[in-house]
Amino acid sequence: LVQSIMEPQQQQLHQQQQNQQQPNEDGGSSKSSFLCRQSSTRWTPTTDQIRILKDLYYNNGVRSPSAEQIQRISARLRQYGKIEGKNVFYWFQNHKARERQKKRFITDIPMQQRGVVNGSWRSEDPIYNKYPNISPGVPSPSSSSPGVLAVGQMSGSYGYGSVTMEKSFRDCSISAGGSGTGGSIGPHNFGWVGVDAYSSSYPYFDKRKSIDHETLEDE
Amino acid sequence: LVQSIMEPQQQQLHQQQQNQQQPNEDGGSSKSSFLCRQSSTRWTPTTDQIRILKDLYYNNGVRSPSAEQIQRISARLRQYGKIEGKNVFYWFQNHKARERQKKRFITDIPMQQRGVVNGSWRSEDPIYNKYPNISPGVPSPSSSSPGVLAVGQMSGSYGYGSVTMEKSFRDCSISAGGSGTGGSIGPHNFGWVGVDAYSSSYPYFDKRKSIDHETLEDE
DNA sequence: ACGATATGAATGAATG
DNA sequence: CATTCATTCATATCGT
Repeated sequence: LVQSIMEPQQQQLHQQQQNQQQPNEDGGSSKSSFLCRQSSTRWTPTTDQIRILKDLYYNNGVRSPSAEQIQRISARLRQYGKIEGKNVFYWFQNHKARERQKKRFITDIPMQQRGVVNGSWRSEDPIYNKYPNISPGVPSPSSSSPGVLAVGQMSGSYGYGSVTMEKSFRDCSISAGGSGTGGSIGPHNFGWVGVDAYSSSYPYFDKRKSIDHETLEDE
Repeated sequence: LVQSIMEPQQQQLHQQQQNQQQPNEDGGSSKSSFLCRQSSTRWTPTTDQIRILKDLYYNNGVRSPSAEQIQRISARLRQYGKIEGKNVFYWFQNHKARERQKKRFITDIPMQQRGVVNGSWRSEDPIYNKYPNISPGVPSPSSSSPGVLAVGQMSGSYGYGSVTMEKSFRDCSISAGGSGTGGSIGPHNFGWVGVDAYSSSYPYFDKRKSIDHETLEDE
């Protein structure tokens, strides 16, 4: 059996984002004469919804919103598409759980020897990660404050604190200038952590992959 | 095009592969993508890695390794090529899922004519609010016969007979209800209320479930 | 080269 | 909160 627990080799930073189509919420009838794939029974968050959710998660430290907050959030998000309270609930649960899980895979080995970098990922600093997203350029009509946060008035404590910012960067630093000869398995990576982040928030870049595989005409 | 609903196929016995030691990480080469395109390459397991993984899966009964096991496994597999914890995690998840999926079809489909390519549901009926209430039918952990040894420690939580859930119907009902330009929570946005399953861990049941029908119907 | 398939990756949903 | 299942997307690979 596996027994020798070698030092946690550096892992490679992977970044992968999938194309997420916007569910046309035009009310069923559509020109999609063909099959209407996806849009099964499960909620498909829109980009805006994800953006807001992540904003709440990272910028506001919302981890486990309460019932009222869920109501507010879902109500607010409903502007951007169909959504229910349970979706919000599950979203936060999953997001938090996955964040921890990812970390657990690479961290956690209680080894005394740690030749790795610095052990940054070992920090549990409750720093609020105000990600440097200064100009989001939200396509929202900039009416009142349809920005992102504040689904209402967060009265009181709603858990600040554990805003682990394991995922602060979204640029892959795998460039690693060198990489000339041989095949270094990898200099230093945090592996799997710091991947997620807020991706689907930039209407500017069309960072989608090249191949355009048509699934359905989403308006 | 008939999408992939299911592919009841076995892995092609084509193990005559060559050692593909993960050419990625070598920098761009290949095509374009100057900017760090995270879509570089997904983990392609080497034959050795696959061998070990399958050995763990079949000979050791490993189905859902825990975090520590994942770390160990990935550490060991790293000898044969680049690998991360999440790769191991996903591998087991996928392997188990697909195996079950396959089995589900062969044991469930009564080999009847299955009018598949029917398509074209004209279901333009936005029947939102079709959330699944807790289904009483819990899968009994019946010890299926994997047919292989299993000396490892199976979490004794697999098995999952043939539940045969014929709930797979999809319609393009992404339409939103009100979605006014405000925060109307009022109207018909009932959803996910009265989920007793979460009574213990889900502290939210705020809305009213006046709609008697639906949840507890049938006597 | 293209299309089908196999499979890695991601995530919504659900359970304990 | 951890774990697991189902479903789907994306892509590598193989067959023709």
